Amino acid sequence: AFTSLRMSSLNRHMKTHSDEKPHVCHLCLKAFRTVTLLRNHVNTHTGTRPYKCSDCEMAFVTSGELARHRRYKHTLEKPFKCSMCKYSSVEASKLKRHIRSHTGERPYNCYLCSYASKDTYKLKRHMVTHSGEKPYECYVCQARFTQSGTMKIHILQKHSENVPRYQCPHCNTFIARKSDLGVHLRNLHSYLAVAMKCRYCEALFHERYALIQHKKTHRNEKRFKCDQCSYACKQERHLIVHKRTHTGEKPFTCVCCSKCFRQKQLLTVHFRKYHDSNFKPTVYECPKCGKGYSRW
DNA sequence: AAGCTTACCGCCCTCTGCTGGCTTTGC
DNA sequence: AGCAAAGCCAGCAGAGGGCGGTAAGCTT
Ligand SMILES: [Zn+2]
Ligand SMILES: [Zn+2]
Ligand SMILES: [Zn+2]
Ligand SMILES: [Zn+2]
Ligand SMILES: [Zn+2]
Repeated sequence: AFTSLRMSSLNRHMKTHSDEKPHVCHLCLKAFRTVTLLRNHVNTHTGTRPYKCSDCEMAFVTSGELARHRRYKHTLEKPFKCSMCKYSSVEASKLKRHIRSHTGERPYNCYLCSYASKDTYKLKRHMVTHSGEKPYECYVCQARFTQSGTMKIHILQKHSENVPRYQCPHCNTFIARKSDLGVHLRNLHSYLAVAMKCRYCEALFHERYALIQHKKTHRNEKRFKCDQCSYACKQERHLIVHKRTHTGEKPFTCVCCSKCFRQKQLLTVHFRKYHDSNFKPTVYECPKCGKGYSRW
């Protein structure tokens, strides 16, 4: 009995190695070993799904697909546990993929550049960067995008009302994208090991935001002082021009008459007045009173 | 042989978050 | 006016969930 059981088991096993596939699908000519396999296959053509989920509307061709579905959606049973972290999964292949995020292994190489990915999907997605195609189109403005998620955030930010915005917990400014808030936090609110000094006084800061706020308190002071006379001013450029009165420097020379000027603006005005016959200043006029401004 | 479970390959979707060029804004 | 800074924005990669389907193995 022992040997015959072994033999029948071996026999059965040997059969799996034979490439004999007598059962052929009449719809696509694919061949199968057993009628069960053929029946399952034909059901995929006809859409016959005998295995119905008792907890939702889904139905499947095989019991295995149903069992997997129930684990994903209803029982939440995840038999495959990662030994290095809390992760667990319904399918073995998912755990295998997850392990690569620990090991850093990248088995899938791009044949056009040095990129390599940890799973096939990322490589496939990467390849569109080489083809330049943009498969996703915004249904409102027809702008095109390389990834669906990028289009989604575009539609959210550009074409919807009640756009969510993200408020910085440290300075209360609002930023449209969560990732840009991350940039803001790193740039303005991260701790600096080496303190930064205010350029107008001796105050020190370990955070760029605090430094910037502090600098604003200097704003209405005459921060810039001439070291050769008592002159002081609010703007650095005024000090630079002022210092030329000590050096006698006149760096701006008219290309037409060689007259020299201490300030660039004086030269510009001179040139327009004496050498540019068709000069017309652009003026923005107030529609109510007609008053003109040089800037919008 | 029929009807299961397990293993294995694949396809495709979403959520997430950083990067660097562009554009606006404050000074 | 002109410069620097910072938010805006699309590009693009990391990680994971869920399903489609077949082959192999086991149990009945
Ligand atoms: Zn077929
Ligand atoms: Zn269900
Ligand atoms: Zn893990
Ligand atoms: Zn590549
Ligand atoms: Zn902030």
